[in-house]
Amino acid sequence: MMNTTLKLLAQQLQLSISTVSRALKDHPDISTATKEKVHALANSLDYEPNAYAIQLRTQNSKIFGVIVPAIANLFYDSFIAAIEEESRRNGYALMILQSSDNTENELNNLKIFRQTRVSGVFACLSAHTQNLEVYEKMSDRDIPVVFFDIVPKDNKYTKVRMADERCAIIAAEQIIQRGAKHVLALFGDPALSISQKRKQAFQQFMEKYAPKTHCTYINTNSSAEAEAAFSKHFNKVQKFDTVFAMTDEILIGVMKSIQAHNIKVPKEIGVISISNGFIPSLYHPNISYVETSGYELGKLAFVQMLANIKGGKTLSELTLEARFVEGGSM
Amino acid sequence: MMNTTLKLLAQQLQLSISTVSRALKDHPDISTATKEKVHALANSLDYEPNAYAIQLRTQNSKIFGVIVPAIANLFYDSFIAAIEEESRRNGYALMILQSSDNTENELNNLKIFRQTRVSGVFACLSAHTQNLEVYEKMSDRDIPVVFFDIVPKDNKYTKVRMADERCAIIAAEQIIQRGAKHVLALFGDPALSISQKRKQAFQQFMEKYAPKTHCTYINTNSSAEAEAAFSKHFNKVQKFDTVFAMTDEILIGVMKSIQAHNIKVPKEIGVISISNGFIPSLYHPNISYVETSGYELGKLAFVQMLANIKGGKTLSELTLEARFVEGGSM
DNA sequence: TTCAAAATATCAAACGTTTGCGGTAAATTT
DNA sequence: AAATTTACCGCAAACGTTTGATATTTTGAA
Repeated sequence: MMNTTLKLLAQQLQLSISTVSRALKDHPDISTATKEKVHALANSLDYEPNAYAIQLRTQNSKIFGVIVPAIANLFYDSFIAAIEEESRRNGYALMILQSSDNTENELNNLKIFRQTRVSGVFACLSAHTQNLEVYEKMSDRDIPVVFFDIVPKDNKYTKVRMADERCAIIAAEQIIQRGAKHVLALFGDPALSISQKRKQAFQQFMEKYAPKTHCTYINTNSSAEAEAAFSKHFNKVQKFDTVFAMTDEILIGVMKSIQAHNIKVPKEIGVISISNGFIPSLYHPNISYVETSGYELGKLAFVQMLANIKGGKTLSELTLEARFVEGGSM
Repeated sequence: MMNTTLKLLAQQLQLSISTVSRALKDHPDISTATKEKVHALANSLDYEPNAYAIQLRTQNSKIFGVIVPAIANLFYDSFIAAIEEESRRNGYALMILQSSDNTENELNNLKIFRQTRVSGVFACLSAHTQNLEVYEKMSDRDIPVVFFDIVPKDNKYTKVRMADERCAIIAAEQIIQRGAKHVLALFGDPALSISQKRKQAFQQFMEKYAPKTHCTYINTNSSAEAEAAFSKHFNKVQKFDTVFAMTDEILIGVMKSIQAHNIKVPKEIGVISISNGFIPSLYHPNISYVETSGYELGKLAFVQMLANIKGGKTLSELTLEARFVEGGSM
């Protein structure tokens, strides 16, 4: 079946294309009578404006691009969900591409976005992306970029991220409050700035406010590693009374080991993590955690994007405050 | 900065637009010498073809639409991930919209897809969508639709889904093999056809092949309900020796209760579920499950889509075989 | 040298909109 | 009754491509 176009409507109504176009968008130049006629026919013929023609003419695609390392991820999928909601409310659609933490994919995705002339892109850097030239290219084309979660260091970019240091400090506070004597603190890939930040903040805080608390710091790259690390260290003479997991991934490993050894939480060991809340809610008792909400971050990022589109440049880094959520594991 | 266009290239090279266009796509009509010149300039000027102009001209958007109830979902996000991979490999981009299980949203999303003239849509019906008229509208516009997971009954549609009955039967087989005497079987929302199918298949199989096994069937709508149901029934005199959870959501509730009561798995109780495998891997021992892979389903759906686009109509229902994955909980 | 055939490059229309500008008829004012 | 305003509407160009038809040049054979 042919798609109905303005031309078709114009012919059938014996009107000009421009009149039909204006009638459809309620232009004051057009009489109410004509407007009604046009609308009626448009409805009965199921007229749907061609987004491509519009974009070609108006240079505005009303599409946002999103790059995430992985869609299938508890944090990113809630980020995406938030962006999607806001986009729809504002008449935008979303194009989502995943980088799989691979710089080459990231480049290709950006290219697609450029070709699609997206109105803006939300980007989470791949773990080891260093060269930000491609992103410059976007700016050259006046496509605003809002970085989220894993963001570049340079201040000329617009970024939103979790308050990583605060997260770690809040966790440390709770640990101190619990009166922990021996804590095992597990962090992620040491190459990632997020791991560095969290670890540094945590360590500094502990050393300053609880110098007598004994802390063991370990970096792990996966659930399995975390599980192994926990098992290994738990079997030592010196038992830990508290464990801190920097991410869900690590928490999962820790909890498997805890279940395997049938350790009682929180009696024998206190557990605290940084998370968006889903994984902690899987256990009994619920794990206490410092909340980092992908959903909230998405909302924040969207605000930044809109500001960027409307008011020109807004160069700044916004961080999302974290809060402690009591579970029952501390 | 201006976007470089064919016109610009043509001017600078003293060639016609058509020559430039053809040179860029390696058309045999153009001499190698010109081709090289054109490519060189295009590269140095960072030429990116305007996707909208192309679509307007060719009537082919190279974009697929995807409708899921929720992006933030263990099953759907892996489905999406699969589709995304395949799309990229085939030169398509993805537009993802969520219905939040709301028919109105679903309608709006479809509308966006129509206006964007997507090349095809992957759709998962909202829980209570009955009226499929909108999908007819897509067909009218020659936009192929591949339904997945929650699919319409009518045979005129192209659908891919899990082999729901088989999943339930495989679980039942394992339960029988374990020599279960008393099993608690928990299913989801009774209004959903997926719950009905699984329950019916499970029940029939058990009655036929293990008539002496005592089964209790319960429908629950959330993790919390499942947790409560399990706790309630477990406290009865007649303890269960095996529990079956139809979904991850239900499994989560069950496991919380199991942890709360400190019940030993698999010694005191056997646990089996239907899942994509992530949640079962969170516990120790890993929960045994019948695998329903969103990822695999995505791959399958994509094949169907491609067939649909290339070879015209392919009306059929494809189901994805399930397999049992041994965890340690049975 | 001549002519057809191949090779190479150009013309121009079309895809479906939007929008500045101009035009006509009716309504209002002098 | 003439002059001015107002209310409607149409013309045509432009957005950046693709592509069938056509024009021009080069090549090779007769």
